[in-house]
Amino acid sequence: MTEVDKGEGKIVTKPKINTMEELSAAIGVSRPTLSRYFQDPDSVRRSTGEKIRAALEGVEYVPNFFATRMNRKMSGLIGVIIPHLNDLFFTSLLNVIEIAAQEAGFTVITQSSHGDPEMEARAAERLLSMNADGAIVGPLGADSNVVALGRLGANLPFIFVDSRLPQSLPNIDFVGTDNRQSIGIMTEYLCRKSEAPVFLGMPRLNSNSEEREAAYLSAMARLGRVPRVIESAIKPEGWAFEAYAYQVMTEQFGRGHFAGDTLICANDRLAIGALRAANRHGLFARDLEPRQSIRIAGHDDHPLSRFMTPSLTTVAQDVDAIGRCAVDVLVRRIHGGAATAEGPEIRMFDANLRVRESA
Amino acid sequence: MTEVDKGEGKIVTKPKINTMEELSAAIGVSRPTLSRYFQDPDSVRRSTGEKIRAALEGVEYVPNFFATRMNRKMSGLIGVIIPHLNDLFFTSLLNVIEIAAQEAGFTVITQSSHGDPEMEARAAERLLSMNADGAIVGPLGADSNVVALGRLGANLPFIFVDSRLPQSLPNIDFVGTDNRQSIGIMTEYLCRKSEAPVFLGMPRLNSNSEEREAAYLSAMARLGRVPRVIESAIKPEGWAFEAYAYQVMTEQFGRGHFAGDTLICANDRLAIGALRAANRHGLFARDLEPRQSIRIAGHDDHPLSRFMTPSLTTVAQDVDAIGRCAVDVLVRRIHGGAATAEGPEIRMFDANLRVRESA
DNA sequence: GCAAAAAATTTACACGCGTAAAAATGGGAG
DNA sequence: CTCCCATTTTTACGCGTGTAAATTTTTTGC
Repeated sequence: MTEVDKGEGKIVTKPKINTMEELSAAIGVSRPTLSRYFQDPDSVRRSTGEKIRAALEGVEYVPNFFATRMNRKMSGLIGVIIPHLNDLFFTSLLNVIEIAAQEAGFTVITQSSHGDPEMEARAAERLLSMNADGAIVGPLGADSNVVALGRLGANLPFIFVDSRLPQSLPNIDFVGTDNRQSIGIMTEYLCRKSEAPVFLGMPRLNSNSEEREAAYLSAMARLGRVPRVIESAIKPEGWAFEAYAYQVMTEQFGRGHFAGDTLICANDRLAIGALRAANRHGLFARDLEPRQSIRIAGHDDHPLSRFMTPSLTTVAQDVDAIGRCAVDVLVRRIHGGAATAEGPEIRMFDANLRVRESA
Repeated sequence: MTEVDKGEGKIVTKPKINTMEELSAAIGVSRPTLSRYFQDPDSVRRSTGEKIRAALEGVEYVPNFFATRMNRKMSGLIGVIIPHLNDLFFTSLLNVIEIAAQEAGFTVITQSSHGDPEMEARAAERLLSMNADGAIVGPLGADSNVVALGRLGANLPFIFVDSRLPQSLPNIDFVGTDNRQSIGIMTEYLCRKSEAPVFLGMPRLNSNSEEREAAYLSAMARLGRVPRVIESAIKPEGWAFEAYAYQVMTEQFGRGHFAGDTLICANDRLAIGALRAANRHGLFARDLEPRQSIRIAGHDDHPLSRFMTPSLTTVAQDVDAIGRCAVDVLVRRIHGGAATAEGPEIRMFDANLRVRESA
């Protein structure tokens, strides 16, 4: 029994019912009928449905999660594995995916890899053991446990989001941003405004890391500019992008580099770190001449990038479209089957330039 | 069968085994023994354990998640409900909780309320239907569905983190920050540096919101200063704290307020928005005299607060201690039972002042 | 090498619900 | 009111594993 004061002073006491069997006895409807009702209220006669609905109002009962999924052809579960929780890009994506999955009638099981390949592997195993109907994976990248992900793919439909593993698992569907386009428009924009932007990449190698650098190089070549990629001996600690970029750029500024230059960062978290370093070196001071100042651009449109000072010029990934499309593609795979004949489905979305103050 | 190229060119092919029954037949150990082995490898004889371990190496098998939890007295699951994913404070906390829970031998099921009371209620119901051994809830606050949370508490041990519902659910354990202490040291620090800090609160009312404002007021009284709480007609949209603070403060600055003043924000996300507004109004300009400049302080030590410009002065919640303690208290409740005789267990941790540039 | 203790096996039932097949019931058309 | 078809009920089995009791096997102490 649960007793709750509903505010009007009334005490609501609903008898607690534990199994469908009990419920069946309590409202005079057979258990199989109840079972069908809970899976689809419209699968029973109108009058029966009303009867059940009414009885349910005065009773406390939730079907057992495990028992319901155990013996069903489809568990109705979608697993989502993201590399890290402390990253607003991934949490934004997760948000969209959860909403979209729910609309599609699925329940999402979220797992964070915590930046650790072993945890990523364990997450994949767990999804298998839960009979998940499918999975959406944002992989760690080069560190990913290919064996575990391969095993995942062998047993259920799954797709990559954000980043993929083109060399080791080339046949997996992918939904993400077209890095050539996104870095392309940014590079073009920056070249229009100044000389030649310099590229600061992500320390950990994943496909985005490689692709964005390659996209930068090819865009620069197309524009007839001389590319330069920052190289540093500084080793990143985990996924602390801001701190990494801050250190690298502080080192660069200390050597007197970058007065009047433009920096394009592989993502906003790097840009935020770079922005901080530049501010500390007075490279955004108002009284600076353009040729002494710096320009910094990011990538992703991180939720806080508009609140930086200066506000961060970036390209916005279409997180909403990516999340919805990921669920869409996965659900189609779940229902349609593995049409691997014509290769993996690669869906890449364009990003939109967000010109703000920093570049 | 899963085939994976392990890089050395070898193809590893493990026979897939679906049930414990099959596994039992395959390695010549009885199923009950296997069952005990999987629950605790040390509960079987050494030699048997080795035999199983060895056999497991050459085989692909994971015990079914549902079947294992269905008929056990304890499911080994801990549910965590957080109000919102797009908040690095909560994701940091979640990180700590997941690690600590895993160390304690539990598996974490994460659910986000997405800022919506209905989803919070559904999350609570789901945890019940999963036979979770306990739950850690970061409630929405005033919007929380008290009935759903009450039902949760009636059926399993659960505790609040970060914020609680003292009026409607006063008997639930709580682990969080001592707002009187945290706001207290910040207020004292600010009063030492300047005149009287003004308070900007959180729009949505939860216990932190109220407590921090009250703590501010009492600290000011103790220090013999005149308190002032900013009031605005602006309505917040969901949990977009930065945007809310930005709007409110832009309005304030537009009226010519705050030159030379000090602002203390109820959390860092508000402070980030306020910082941005202040920067746009040139209130942090280097050439400003102190009496024309502004000081802004936050609360939480948000992961990005050190990267703001100016870097944000704040008080650091001891996220690590809170997360670990939350798991600790919950696990004790799970094992020990509901010792509600002496009332709820309230664990509040001190915060540490982080003096940076902004105040 | 023996008895006692420890561990493994066998056997059986349980968990809560999905699901299929056959039998019974109900409602609506005429 | 009768007949037919749609629903519901009955009945029964299955999912994959936990778990208990009784039995057999192995290990340990001496």
